[in-house]
Amino acid sequence: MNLKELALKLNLSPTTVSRALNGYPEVNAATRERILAAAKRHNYRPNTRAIRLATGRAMAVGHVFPVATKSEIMNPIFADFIAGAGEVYTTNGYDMLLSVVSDAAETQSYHDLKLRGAVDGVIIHAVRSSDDRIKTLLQLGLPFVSHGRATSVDLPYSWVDVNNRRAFLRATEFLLDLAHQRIGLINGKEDLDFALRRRMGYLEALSARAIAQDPALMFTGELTEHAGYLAASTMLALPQPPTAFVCASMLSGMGARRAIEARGLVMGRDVSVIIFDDELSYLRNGEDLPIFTATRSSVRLAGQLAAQMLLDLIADPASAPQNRLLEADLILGQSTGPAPRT
Amino acid sequence: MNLKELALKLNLSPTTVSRALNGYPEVNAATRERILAAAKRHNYRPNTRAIRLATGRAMAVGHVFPVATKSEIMNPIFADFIAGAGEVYTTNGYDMLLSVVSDAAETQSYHDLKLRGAVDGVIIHAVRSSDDRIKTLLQLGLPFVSHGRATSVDLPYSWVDVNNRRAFLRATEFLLDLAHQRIGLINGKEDLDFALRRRMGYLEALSARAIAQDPALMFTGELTEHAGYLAASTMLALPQPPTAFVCASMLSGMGARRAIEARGLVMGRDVSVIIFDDELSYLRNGEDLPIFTATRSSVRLAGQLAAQMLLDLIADPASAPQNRLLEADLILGQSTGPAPRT
DNA sequence: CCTCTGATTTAAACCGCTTTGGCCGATACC
DNA sequence: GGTATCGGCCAAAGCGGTTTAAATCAGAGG
Repeated sequence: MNLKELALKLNLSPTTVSRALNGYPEVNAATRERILAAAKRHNYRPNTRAIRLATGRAMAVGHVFPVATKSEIMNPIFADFIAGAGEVYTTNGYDMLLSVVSDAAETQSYHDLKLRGAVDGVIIHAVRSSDDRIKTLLQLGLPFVSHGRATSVDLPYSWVDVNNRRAFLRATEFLLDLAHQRIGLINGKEDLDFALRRRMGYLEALSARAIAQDPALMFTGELTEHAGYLAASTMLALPQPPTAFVCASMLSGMGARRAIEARGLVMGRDVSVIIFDDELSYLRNGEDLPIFTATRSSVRLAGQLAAQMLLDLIADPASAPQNRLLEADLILGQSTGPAPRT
Repeated sequence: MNLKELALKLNLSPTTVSRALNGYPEVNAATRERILAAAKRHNYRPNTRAIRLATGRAMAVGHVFPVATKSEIMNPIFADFIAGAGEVYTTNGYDMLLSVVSDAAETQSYHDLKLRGAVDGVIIHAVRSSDDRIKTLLQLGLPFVSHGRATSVDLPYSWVDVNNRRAFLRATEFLLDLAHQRIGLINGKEDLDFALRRRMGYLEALSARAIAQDPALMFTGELTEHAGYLAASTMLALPQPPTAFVCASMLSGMGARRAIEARGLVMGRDVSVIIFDDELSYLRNGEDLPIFTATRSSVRLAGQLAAQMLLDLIADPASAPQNRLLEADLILGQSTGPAPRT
């Protein structure tokens, strides 16, 4: 059942039927009723492909996920971010297009999406401190929102980000207030911007208390349980081991906990741990009471905000870039306590 | 730059240019060369929207992810499955459309995708034992591949699945061979088909050795660390605690491990653990040596296979349903050992 | 030299919708 | 009564490709 057939059945022109369905005013109320009823009765849905060609809009948003050819690690926050963004798209009648491309082909893939007219805008993920995607997209004139900022990119663009620096600043300060002096940092890969900012926050807190930074207490790598375990184990084996850890993810924190317990120590008593909690649906930080003390910010919410921001941008491409900096809550769990007395 | 403009520049008709670019034979070789060169030079990409309307094919595949309104849990295997499937789509020039819908609206969303002509086929996830989506899709005539089978649905359809029953059968047998007598099952939600089959395998192994099943040793719930921890803790607190666990996921296994260690026991010595390892990229079972003894099957591979199967099905909708049953490897890690002597 | 054939190329229809511009009849206004 | 206005509806022209049917051209054959 297409528009023409429906119009024929109603003894009306396709024009009028189209107008009625799209809510244009120049249709008689009675006629509109009749059309709406018929459309429902015949279960009519306008053909998406035709709408897109006719309107010139794709009614779709792209998410390009680079898959690092070497690491092959899919971003674990992916699913929840997508869930958040997807809700917004669905509500607004947009489709979500996912491209999985090798990171070498990523720039090319934006060109393609734009030239093919497959999407009206994109969201970029896993932003690096110096990310050339931003320049590429600006030049391309393809509306986009970045999940995360790029520190070394000084161009106007829209982003949604968490205040990673302040989150780790506060986390570290909190530990310092508990009299911890040696605090280990278990961070993500620091070419990624969020990780860089977290380290800045950590260092800022230390230097505010005139505590020298110790490279042996700073780890950067994948945000996996295994990496967290290794990093924490190594640090705990130091002559002067840390009495606390700041971990960049739930998984790192779980690894740290395992390392702590493997040494016969008790988390929260002998060694404190604070994690960054993205509130991933399948990795909850406890059900009722939080297990880990954590800086918490919902990645799903970030997805919703980014999606909405992008749709606004698409609706009015000339509008000024929007920004949204989310603050992470510091929530108290059972993984932190005063530094043990020596 | 569109087809007409390109044709104008070449002093050719759009028809010829279109033919040349699409590899039709009735174009002079020299002309074709000229066209291809010009297309490359002008960076021409045919407009996806127009192609779709003209050919009647969407050149897109849909993945509908139901988000349970209550649990809100995104499937953790999501990201890796998508990564696998996405590679195949990209290679074949297909787009991947993701719909995130509340599970109540899921059936409706398939209707929509079909009626709107937005996709040529779909892949369904998180299959329930009695899943009405299969019937719906068959009636709709929308090609689909199911990731997982539906036990109580007796209709012909295409699927990719792991031999969950045999995986758990083998895992349980392995533990029985190590003289474990009381083996706890930490399973996923058993309305999901894969979980049901895993329990069948577990029970089959027990009954083959004439070991009575004990409801107190069977847990079913979310595949989270927390749930795994609770389940294992509860079982370990029994008067006759299990000496081994079979866990349905890496996360459950990690929870079990925590429960074991919380009681001052050692995994692999006092209590054995086998997990099902989906080889999720961000949840590796160890880097070099596996931590957990595991039944292993790559969810990413499943994604690739399912995607390829769907594309085949779309290319020839009349073809018979295809099936692919993957066997999980049983790999030896450090989490299992002989049952402790009492 | 004319016709036929096969190789190339083209004109035009079409995919299903939106949208511009126009038409028609009725009401308002002078 | 004549005309400007307006509500309501329609014809037709796109949107940018693909595809069918037909035209053109060159060489072969008679």
